[in-house]
Amino acid sequence: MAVNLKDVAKRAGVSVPTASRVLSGSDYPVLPDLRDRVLQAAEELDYVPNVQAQGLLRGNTGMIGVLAGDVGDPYFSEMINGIHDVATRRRLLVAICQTERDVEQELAYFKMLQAHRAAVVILAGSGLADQDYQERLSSRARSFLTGGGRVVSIGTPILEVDNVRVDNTSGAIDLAQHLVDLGHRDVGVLAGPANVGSTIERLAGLRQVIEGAGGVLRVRHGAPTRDDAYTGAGNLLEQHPSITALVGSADQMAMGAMAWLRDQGRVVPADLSVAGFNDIDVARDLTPALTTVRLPLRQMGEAALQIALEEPDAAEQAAVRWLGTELLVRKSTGPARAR
Amino acid sequence: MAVNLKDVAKRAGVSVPTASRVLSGSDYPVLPDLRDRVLQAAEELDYVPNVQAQGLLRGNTGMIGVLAGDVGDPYFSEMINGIHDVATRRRLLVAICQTERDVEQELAYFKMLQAHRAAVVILAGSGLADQDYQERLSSRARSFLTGGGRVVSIGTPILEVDNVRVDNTSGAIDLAQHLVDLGHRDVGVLAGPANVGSTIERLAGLRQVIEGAGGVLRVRHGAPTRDDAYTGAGNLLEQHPSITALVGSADQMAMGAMAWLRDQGRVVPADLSVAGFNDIDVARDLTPALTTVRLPLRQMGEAALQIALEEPDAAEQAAVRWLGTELLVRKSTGPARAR
DNA sequence: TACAGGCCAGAAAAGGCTTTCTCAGCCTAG
DNA sequence: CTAGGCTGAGAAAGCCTTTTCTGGCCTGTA
Repeated sequence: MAVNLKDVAKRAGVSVPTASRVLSGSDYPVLPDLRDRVLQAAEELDYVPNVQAQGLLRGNTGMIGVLAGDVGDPYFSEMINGIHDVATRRRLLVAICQTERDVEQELAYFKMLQAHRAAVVILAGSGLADQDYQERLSSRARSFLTGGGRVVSIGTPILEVDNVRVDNTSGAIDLAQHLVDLGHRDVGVLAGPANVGSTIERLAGLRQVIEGAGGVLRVRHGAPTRDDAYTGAGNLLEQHPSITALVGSADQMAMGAMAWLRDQGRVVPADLSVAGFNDIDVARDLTPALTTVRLPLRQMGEAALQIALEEPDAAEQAAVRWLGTELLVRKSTGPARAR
Repeated sequence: MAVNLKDVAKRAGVSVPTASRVLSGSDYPVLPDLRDRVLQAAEELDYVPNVQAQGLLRGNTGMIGVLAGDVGDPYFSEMINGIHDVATRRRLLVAICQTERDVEQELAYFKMLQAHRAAVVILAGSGLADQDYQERLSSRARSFLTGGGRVVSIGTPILEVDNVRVDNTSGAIDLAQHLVDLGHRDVGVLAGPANVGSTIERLAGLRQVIEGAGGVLRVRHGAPTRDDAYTGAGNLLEQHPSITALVGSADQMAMGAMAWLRDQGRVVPADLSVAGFNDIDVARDLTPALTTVRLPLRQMGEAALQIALEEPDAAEQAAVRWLGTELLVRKSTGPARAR
């Protein structure tokens, strides 16, 4: 059906190895005459090499695999954009797998990428703070590394795996300090699932400062989505009308909160302050523009792939690259209203 | 390095074919005794099958390839989400390629997917209205189809290729009629590149109605990004202060326009109306909420993959699935201010 | 008892490519 | 003029699986 190397060789009147040497960019010498004939034959027949066959020999196909929780979540999609930017520059194929933040799915997809003999797997996944999960993931990663692959995790550090990290806690501290400075002492948090690493770190940072200032933190866990936070904001404020500031553990949750407040006729930040995390693209275009802790999501993706493509550290030390956060004070936070 | 079938067979004390029959889900009979031993050996050794080798025999690896212009553009990313939803349900691997709206890159990536023996290629790409481009793409598609692959294009119809379409023109007509009804006769358009099919169709629809009502359409082509439209809105309004409504040929461009207007202290929709196309997720959360022509982007992605996974039409007729648009009137459009 | 026919394990082939390995032919140097 | 050394083409082996193909053993029947 498809044209193969044998067809090309036959048409060019040479042997298969000769054709291979010309077309695969080998440095084995081939006389210009034959070389031209091969090139021409390949062109005429529209020869497309079979990466499977090549991969069978090379051990991998150069494919990059990415494990992401939810492709629709800006947190992941902006990291994926970063990965793509690097990949596109190098003409690499990127396979994105959506784990739906499910442990079994994440492991199954990881195994699938391994079955496809991906060269690199980037774990942009959920990063659960769960012993059993960590162990299983770690053991799968080890198996993949043994097969000659490269693994980089973003966010959650995993044993023996290169890692791109961001200091969520210190970002949260900065944000909390900003709120405290504005007089907020009763802060509601619309948080993602309680077992996700980044959420835990952010809550810890917030709690430290708010409670340190004699305030209270009221946390409501839910799905990390705009719509869930919309509902959640209502619940939280009904239960605790004294809240003066709402923080989303991700920007889209802050957006949900703002939407709910708007629908209730409450004015941000005059009535309530709102802030988020991540600084997704649209945060600046909201009204009021969202105060948020910026994470360099794109760069995190870029860095992950770059690390993966570098020579592995000879010392067998897992590399860790820290990236910083930055508090962006915009228009959605203001002085706490007097109670 | 990696564990292969031979290792499993040896450990289980059986031949390679027997191990294969157990592990690959063949219906060839294997005695329960041996079957168990194979299963156990595979488990113990953490055997991960080699999809390359399988693909070499089967002809493809079941991978789905997607050609998208820009992964960061919500237009593409929401379609990709739809594709992922279907793919995740069926446990398929999805490789996303970013063509950067470049013809050569698109073709190169298409060829690469072909080299990887993808089972399906979805062209969510640029859809240029260019004779030469169409022919080259068509010929590559034909080559891929010959090799037993499936191709579906979204938006641009391509000869002999299944297609998911949306009636951009009628959507544009609806929007234009809405603007005309509000009294707008001088409409500025922040449009994407002039050679992109969807842009052409949208402009045609707008022009038909606006000019039909005795109005004028002032088009400014540029990059289909928020930032370019921000600049573009300034240019357009400086040159034509008489404009009473701005339309972005995609929502993010309308967002750019709104941002510029806000920065200039102009009020939407009192001073100027703004509208967009696509209805990306955040359109509803802008202030004012964006009037837009909704495209079922997710569904388009879903439909594309579903078509690709169905049995090909025996009649060799390229299937075409039309999806509808819907005008969503929100808060960003209002009566034209008197001049 | 003998033979046809199932059942199922294993040997062999195939799939497309790359990489030794072999060796023919030619050039150069002694 | 011959031996040794290059150059480079092609034969063969190998990568990992799956799918015939072969054939031994056993059952059932004549």
